[in-house]
Amino acid sequence: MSRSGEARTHRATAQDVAKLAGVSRSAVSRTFTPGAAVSPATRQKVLAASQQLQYVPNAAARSLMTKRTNLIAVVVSNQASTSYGRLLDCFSSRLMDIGYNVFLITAVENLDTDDQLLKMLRYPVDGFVITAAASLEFSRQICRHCIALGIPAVTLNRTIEGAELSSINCDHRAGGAMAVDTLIDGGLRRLGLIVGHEPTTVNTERMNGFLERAAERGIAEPAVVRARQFNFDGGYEAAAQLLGRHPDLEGLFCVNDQIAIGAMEMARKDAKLRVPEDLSIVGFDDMPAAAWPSFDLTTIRQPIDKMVGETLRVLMQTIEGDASPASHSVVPVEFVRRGSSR
Amino acid sequence: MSRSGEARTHRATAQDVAKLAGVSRSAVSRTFTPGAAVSPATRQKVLAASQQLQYVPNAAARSLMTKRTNLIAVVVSNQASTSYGRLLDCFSSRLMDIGYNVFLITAVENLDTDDQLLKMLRYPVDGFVITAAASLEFSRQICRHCIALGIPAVTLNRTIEGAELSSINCDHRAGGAMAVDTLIDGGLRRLGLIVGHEPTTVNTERMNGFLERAAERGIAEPAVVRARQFNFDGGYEAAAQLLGRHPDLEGLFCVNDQIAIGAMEMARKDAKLRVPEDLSIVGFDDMPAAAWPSFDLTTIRQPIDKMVGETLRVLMQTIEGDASPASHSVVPVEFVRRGSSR
DNA sequence: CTCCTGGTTGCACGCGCGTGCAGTTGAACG
DNA sequence: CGTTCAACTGCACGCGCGTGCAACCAGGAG
Repeated sequence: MSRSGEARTHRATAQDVAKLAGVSRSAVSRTFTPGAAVSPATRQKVLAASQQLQYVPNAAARSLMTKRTNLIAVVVSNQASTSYGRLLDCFSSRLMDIGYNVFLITAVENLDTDDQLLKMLRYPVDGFVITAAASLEFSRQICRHCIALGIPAVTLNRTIEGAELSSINCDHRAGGAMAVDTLIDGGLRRLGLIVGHEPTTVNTERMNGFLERAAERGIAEPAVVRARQFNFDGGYEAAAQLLGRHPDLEGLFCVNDQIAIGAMEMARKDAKLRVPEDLSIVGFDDMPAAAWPSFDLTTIRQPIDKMVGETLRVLMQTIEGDASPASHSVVPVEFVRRGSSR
Repeated sequence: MSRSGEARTHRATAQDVAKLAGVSRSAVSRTFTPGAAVSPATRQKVLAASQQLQYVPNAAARSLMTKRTNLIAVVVSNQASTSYGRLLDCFSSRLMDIGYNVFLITAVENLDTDDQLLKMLRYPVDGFVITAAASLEFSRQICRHCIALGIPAVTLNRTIEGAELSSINCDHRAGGAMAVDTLIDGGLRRLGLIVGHEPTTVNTERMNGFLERAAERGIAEPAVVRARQFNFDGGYEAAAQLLGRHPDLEGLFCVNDQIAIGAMEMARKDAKLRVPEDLSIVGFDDMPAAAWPSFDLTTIRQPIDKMVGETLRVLMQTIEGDASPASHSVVPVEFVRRGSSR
């Protein structure tokens, strides 16, 4: 029991352990370096002393020599709208499995200068994962930073034009096409679309996939509304607007499930429409709530696990010094038929 | 444009900047140390050279001298069940505002040995925030680690018995009491309760708050069921069990909103009950979906922002070397009346 | 016994940085 | 002009660690 008021407990160093174990500091270092040459005898002495002193190697100091921090920066959004919890979860558990730690960066609303960004990025990391949850401008700033400093970086569900970074996307276009197909196959012709307001990869690709297939199949001009927010409220508002202008709408595609559920609530509660009898709704992502009985939302499943796996595969490859040019992976999506569409 | 295939870009050091600027390395260091003595002239030279070389101070190296990493470890769960997204969001943005970075630790299912834990914790951090989202055993391990090494740590919505760590909780007991009050005030007598299966602070305190007040007000024995999971599915299953055994149930309190919504869906879709006419339901947390029209869930709001603020206040105080004994804060909760209860 | 070999060990250096201390400079003052 | 002092600068050291290198040791072959 240390007396209160004293300076904080001194964290044991390799030096301390060496002294207690009666060996050199190198021996301690080698004991904690896999593959280094230490005799079983000294190793045991070191381990015993380490345990007694509660010794934990200082990864920050180590990184000075090894040039590797085993830290991966994961960039996500500060708008709790999107369900990035699942995503982070996947990244974190998989990274910890392979010996990495997660340095979390949440997008800040308005980052005035690059200086502020640089202050946040003083910590050396081995690589960046930049997810679509972050705001567009913020993503760009981070990308610039990575490229300028030559730090391996990969973007997920976002392709930054002009930046030679590898990207991983789910097949947004195919998903949009699936959505329009199921609506048209259900005999519907008057279609609508709710999309986010930012020109992000997710928004534009899913929309274009929908519009192009619609055109191919002879649907002239689906009604398009941009939601002010990428969440339930945004969907609710946008649906009100859309249904106000097109009361005869038959089928609706929303670029994500949150928007879709917002739109469904609006359609049912306010517009007094039955889903799917009066209006079919299709979402995108397959978030947990999509399967809840009240919504039973037909949607396009984004295989988070696979996408995270692929992202880390590409990132690790880049970290391992592979100088191959940026790659652009596309992960297939899966159509999930439920009761919200005919 | 660096040629591809070359070794990775060498990250500029203070030495490089010093040479280019024609000053000593100390001058560079002082330029990036607020409050240090540097003349405006040299500062300008240093800043110019830094910009040209894309220099960013290495926080890991700095931490060796300063004994401060400006890193806070935030421990959350790997079960995406609970809505810890919002929580992380708050922590992250607030920490970044005050110059800290987030080191994310997600609870792993079965951590065999402490060695594995130690491997994850080699990175020196200034403090720990241990949230209730993590599994009980994992929390305990982390707490032991913090105490053994004298690292400042604070728990959120979880009080670890026997560990002299400060804790922050919302007022679970008061919330439970509010729930039972609104049910009884609505004229209901046959009450039920769905609680999680783990003996965590959240589960036991919310339950006890409910049961004690129920006893005070003359409700003999509310029916209690433990959900196998702390989420929608858990609530759904538990409600089936509960309503099977007590078809005449009038009021139901669930220890969180996800369980409550699961139970509501079960009651409506399968048991064909009307909410709130046949069954009143009250949740806890006030997650976004609670306000969606389909659920319109009466609940107890947990003020996330305030709790996070208080958590960081206490943690920072601990970090600043305040040797005062562990404190235990309780943040008030707020009753949110909606349509799921009479 | 000598020599050689393979396995260990310790020394010493440096990773990138902060900071105490002595030295230098310039300006203001007498 | 000489003196004083404050502002500034550079030197040198060390933070905790990995690692090349030379020294060392034990053991087997000759």
